Amino acid sequence: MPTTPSQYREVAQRIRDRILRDRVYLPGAQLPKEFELAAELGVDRATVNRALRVLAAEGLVYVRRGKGTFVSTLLTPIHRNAAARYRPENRTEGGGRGAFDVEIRRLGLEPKSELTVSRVPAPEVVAKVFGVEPGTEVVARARRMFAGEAPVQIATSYIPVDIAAGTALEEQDSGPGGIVSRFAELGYAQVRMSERLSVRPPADEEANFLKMTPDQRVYEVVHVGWTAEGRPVEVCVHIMPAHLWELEYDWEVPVG
Amino acid sequence: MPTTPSQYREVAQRIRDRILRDRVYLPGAQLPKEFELAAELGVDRATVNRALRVLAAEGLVYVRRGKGTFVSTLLTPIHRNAAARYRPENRTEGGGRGAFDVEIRRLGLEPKSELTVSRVPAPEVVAKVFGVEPGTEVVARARRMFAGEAPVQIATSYIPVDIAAGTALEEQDSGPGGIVSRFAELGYAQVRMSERLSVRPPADEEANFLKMTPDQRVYEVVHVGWTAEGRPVEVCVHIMPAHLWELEYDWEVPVG
DNA sequence: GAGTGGTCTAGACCACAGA
DNA sequence: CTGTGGTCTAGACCACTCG
Repeated sequence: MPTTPSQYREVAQRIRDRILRDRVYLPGAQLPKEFELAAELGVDRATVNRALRVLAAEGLVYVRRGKGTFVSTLLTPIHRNAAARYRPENRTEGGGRGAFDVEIRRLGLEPKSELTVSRVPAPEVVAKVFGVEPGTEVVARARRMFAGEAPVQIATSYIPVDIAAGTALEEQDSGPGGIVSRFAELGYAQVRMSERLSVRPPADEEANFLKMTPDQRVYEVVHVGWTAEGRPVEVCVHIMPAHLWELEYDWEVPVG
Repeated sequence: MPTTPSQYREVAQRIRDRILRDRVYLPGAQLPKEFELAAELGVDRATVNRALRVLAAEGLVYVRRGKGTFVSTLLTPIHRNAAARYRPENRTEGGGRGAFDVEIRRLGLEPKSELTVSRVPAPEVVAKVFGVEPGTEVVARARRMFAGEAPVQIATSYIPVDIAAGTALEEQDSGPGGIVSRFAELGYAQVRMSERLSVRPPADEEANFLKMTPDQRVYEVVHVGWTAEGRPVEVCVHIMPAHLWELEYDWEVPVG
């Protein structure tokens, strides 16, 4: 509740206006250096620096150390519809048209992702869902995802070894329909899903890969897929820069 | 990607540890003044101030101008299950046991809320959902919600005038089962719901009521209720401090 | 008025990018 | 080696709370 004046916010607002309203600085363009902005706006460089930190935290600009400050090119959020992305027609993952691909192409960008499959000790959250001791070995499918050249998400699926061992779930190429289809073929059809989401500052490693500042925030989405018997068979943890994504959920209301 | 040392982050981490791990500063307790922390940790007061800003942004501490800095008391997030909260058994709102009440009492806190009913020009988002001109008159039910003394949410429902005029939807007390039950009685049973959520810095007015700093973030959840005919009959915009809430969504997966 | 935090300036030094 | 941002310090002044 800053009743205090606050020049740095005024400076931030003026620069924000130049970007969004007056289009003085276009997406991708480099801003004047801090020293110049300071001189032009009649404040100290420290004040401009703080203002730019605010705009960077919002995702409006990004800073490349030693190079300069630039207007972000991804000004429209990426839309993710949780229920829709798991419907069969959106899951033709093997053919290169998975839900993520659709989400990114909708913005006219080129999706890209890198997958690493391995066995790891179950993280705490995952162990809790599976009902095993933390540290129990599970299969991990870690995906690092990009829109164009920009990293936009880390998604790591965890699967109990007794389900995945020796199956397509441990392969690099999960085949047509994505891994949800493989689960079904193995007798673990997922009939119910849940997602629990929170927002927090990025961990160092996350900030590093996602090119985020400590002032920005990530969504942490813990997705769980359940079989008809009520067994959780897949936990997927999604980490997404909060300023880049808009999330949607749809559901039917039970009669009553 | 701060490969730069950064004393202020180290200071923040040391204070964070004292709160979470070593329990030197307990929930509700006042921290030493910035000047003292600075002397003790061997840094300038500006550095301590910046470190505390980081912790305040996370919601771990809060600052009362002129008084001091205190450890937050709400260290466990409030859990909100979107689908569950609209199920009939959780909607006995009139009796003082609505979904929000349950969410807060689960943490051992006392829920409280203030309602203001009025007619207002439709905000842009709302107008778009209803398919009317922005500025068209709609009924607004604005709720400001508290957990104990702490403000935790602003929720404003918008309803087309042709539906709400002269009905219980314009009354202060919406009666048993909450307004969703009233919609059903009026022939507008909501059979499908959607929520679109994003994260952003609080607007000044929001920060003011929710007692937030500009470095914190809010969820903006746009909830829409649809009838079987596909008409959107209610838009509810929820504003929640992101560090206070954890959101959950459950859904069934169509067979295939 | 005393106590506490919020912000601003001025100057200095460091880290990283690129020629 | 130069240019750009990131951070730290020291000192000053302002705003809000409470006695």
